[in-house]
Amino acid sequence: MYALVDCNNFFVSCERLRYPQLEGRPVVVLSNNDGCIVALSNEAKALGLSRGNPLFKVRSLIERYGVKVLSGSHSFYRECSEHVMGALSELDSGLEVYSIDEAFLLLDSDLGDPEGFGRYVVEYVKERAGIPVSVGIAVTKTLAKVAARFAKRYAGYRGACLIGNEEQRLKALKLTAIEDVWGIGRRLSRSMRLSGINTALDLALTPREEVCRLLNVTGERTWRELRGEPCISHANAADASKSLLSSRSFDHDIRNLAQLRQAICTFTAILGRKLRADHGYAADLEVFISTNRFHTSEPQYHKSAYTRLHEATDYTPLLTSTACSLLESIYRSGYGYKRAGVAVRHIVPEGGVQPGLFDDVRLTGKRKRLMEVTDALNARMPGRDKVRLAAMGDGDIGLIRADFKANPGIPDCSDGGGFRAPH
DNA sequence: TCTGGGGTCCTAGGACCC
DNA sequence: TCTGGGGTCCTAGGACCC
Repeated sequence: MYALVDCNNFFVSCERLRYPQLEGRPVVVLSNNDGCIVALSNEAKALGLSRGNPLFKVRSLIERYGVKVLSGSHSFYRECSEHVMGALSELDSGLEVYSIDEAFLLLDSDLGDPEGFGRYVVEYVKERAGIPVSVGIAVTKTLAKVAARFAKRYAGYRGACLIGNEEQRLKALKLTAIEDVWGIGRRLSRSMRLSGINTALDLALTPREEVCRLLNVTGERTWRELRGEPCISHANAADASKSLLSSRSFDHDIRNLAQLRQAICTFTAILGRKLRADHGYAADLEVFISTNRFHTSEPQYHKSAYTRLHEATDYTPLLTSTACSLLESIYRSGYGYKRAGVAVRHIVPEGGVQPGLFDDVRLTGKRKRLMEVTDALNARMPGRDKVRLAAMGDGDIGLIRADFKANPGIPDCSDGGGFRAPH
């Protein structure tokens, strides 16, 4: 039996933890460049706002209703998440952290009162981490997700909903629209609705052959999970991530290679630091660049390049020079670039790196020490990297702007909104 | 004027090997 | 003239998730 523990409106709940005066008010949290809404309070949802809304399109609504608008503080949310997950891990119920705001617990099959346990978890997490959560419980993860939606929607569940028998399963699936099923996105739900599959129950009752025709193997897994057959296994909490990505949209189009190179070097430095923090080594590196897809009248270009490194490494200068060569191989002049990024596709664990026959051991040690010192200095000094490669420039090309910004006027909630334009 | 970022998994086509 | 078949790896791209 699985329990899904899902934090309610997570980023907003974090903000309310440090700014209690936001309680009960419509609040939205914005994406990196203050471009889109990425999290909302229930009050903001009730006004018709939703996740993904570009800010400039909903500005008048926000001003009219005095919605509080906040830039995201992801390091703070990360900390809050660690408190939640830390509390959950003490429950000793096979914790699997699924995302920053969700985790699965694996419950004993002889647990007497799963729903009661769920309600206990709701109170316990609120008490320990200050974050409100909802809990969905069922025999498969996909059904637990369905249950959690009900727990979140209807106060009558008091935070926890159990799908514990056939009758409850059928009823819950009937009340769940096909696009609300975990694993069925916009595209698949559209094609399923065209085939007359409108609810989760319709999908569960569709014959297997038909499901295989409409969906791929992951879709078939979803179908089996909805019927009560567990197929999505419980990941080990220690499983390392398989890839890392660092990318940003720029606040203006970049039209020359030199600036793009600075951005790529900055992203690569972020990746290097993440790798070292995770004790991982990059085996492959990818760089991508792309024009603004919303500017349809302008010429479009997006391209990525990929290479296997000679040796798996976490050494920023080596990663950076490789990333720059990749960038030069795909860069075309005459385009306005809006977004770029660097990714690592294969991460080798520490100890899994095969030293080359001719490696200079002393050099390897020096590099390691250099990176340790750099990371320690940058961790100690606030703001952007104080110690960095010259290739990163001053980094001021519309990147990571959230770092410079004060959060717009939180303490005063009587200002009729506190909306602050990002310009 | 202004449209996020970081992940996973799957598939298809081509290159290459025996 | 006629030109195998199966496996693996690489790469790009698409779908999904939060």
